Amino acid sequence: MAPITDEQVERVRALVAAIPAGSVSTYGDIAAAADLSSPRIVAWIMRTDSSDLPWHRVITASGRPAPHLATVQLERLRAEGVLAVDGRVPLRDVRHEF
DNA sequence: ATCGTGACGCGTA
DNA sequence: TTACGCGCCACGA
Repeated sequence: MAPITDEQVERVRALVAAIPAGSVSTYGDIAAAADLSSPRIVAWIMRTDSSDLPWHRVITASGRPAPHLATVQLERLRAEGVLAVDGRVPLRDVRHEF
């Protein structure tokens, strides 16, 4: 398969960095905006990237953060004013449009 | 060269 | 609404 290029990684990082506090985006949206063939690529990048991106503003399309990060992530979002109802963020309201 | 492994997503039931 | 299956795709063993 086509390896991930540095440029693609840069695009994803730029996109994530562009999400304003108080808003969130999804792996799928970022993949589309960065012109990647699969949201999994974004997930892989997020998982491996060690820079200081606002990773907590990236959630799944269902409005739920990945299970192992849920606690801290929802806490950080709440601190920014993004309220989660029963562990789920209302994407309809806080979804960031690129 | 294969195979297992995910911070994923959508269609179906 | 939740649960599952299946497609997705780069990576490391």
